[in-house]
Amino acid sequence: MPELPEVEVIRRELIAKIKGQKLEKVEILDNKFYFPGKAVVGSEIKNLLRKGKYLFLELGDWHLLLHLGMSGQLIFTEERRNFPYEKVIFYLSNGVLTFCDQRKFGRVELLRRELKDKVWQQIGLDPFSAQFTFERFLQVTQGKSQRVKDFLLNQKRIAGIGNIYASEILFRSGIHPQRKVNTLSMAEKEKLFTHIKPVLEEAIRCQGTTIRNYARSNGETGSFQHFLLVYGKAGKSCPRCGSLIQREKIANRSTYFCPSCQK
DNA sequence: CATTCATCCTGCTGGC
DNA sequence: TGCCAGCAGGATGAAT
Repeated sequence: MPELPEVEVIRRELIAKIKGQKLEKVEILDNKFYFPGKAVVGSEIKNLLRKGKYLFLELGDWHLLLHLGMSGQLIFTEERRNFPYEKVIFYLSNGVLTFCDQRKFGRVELLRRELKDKVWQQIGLDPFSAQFTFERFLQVTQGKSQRVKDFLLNQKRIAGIGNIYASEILFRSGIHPQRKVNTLSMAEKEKLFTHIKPVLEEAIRCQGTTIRNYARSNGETGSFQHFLLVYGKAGKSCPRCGSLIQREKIANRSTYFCPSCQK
């Protein structure tokens, strides 16, 4: 569910609340999310970092990896409150951080610094990092025979794009999702590259896209769903040319595109 | 190696 | 109204 923009909104909101706070207690309500919480009780929260869709809560030598999967939420409240599908409760000196996850595809793992560095390195290029240049983009696309939609969803190459923003980025780039990466012209690659960051930035300005489960750290929704051009719009007319938007399963995920604007 | 596909889980919606 | 197939913002590991 949450893609880069949603995770980044949560990170920005949370960092203001929890940086410098002490982790006083951890309560694990579902063993699927078990981690040795005692090891980090008493630690100070040094930072909250993001790469792609992954969050890393820095606690001295330990890092807590947080991934929201399809339905994960991180809600900060001043007092302990009950939410549906809560899995892990973090009690901080100034409040409570509740991790909820209806579908249980999320992850909470405690990693030693070295392991965190290794995991971090295995995550692909983050579009908001300084390394995300056209040159590096060309390198990761080099020789790839997979469909461009699959390429965008693969977190080992570029990290953070999920099913909604993949469709939105490809529409804005005028590229058909079935196109193989190695058939894209230089001009098309440039177009694709130049649309990735602006779409994600626009979504962040809207505090993310709420279709179903996504909630900000205060429980409120995002608003980018009102500005989607193709995602979820099968049968509606293309905002650019008026043709009907099509839905097709690509890589087992619903993909939306305009058959006449995207070649 | 690269690529495709089922699978993990729970709940909701739409068609019959 | 009831049932059931299909769908949902992700990622992985097995099979090919």
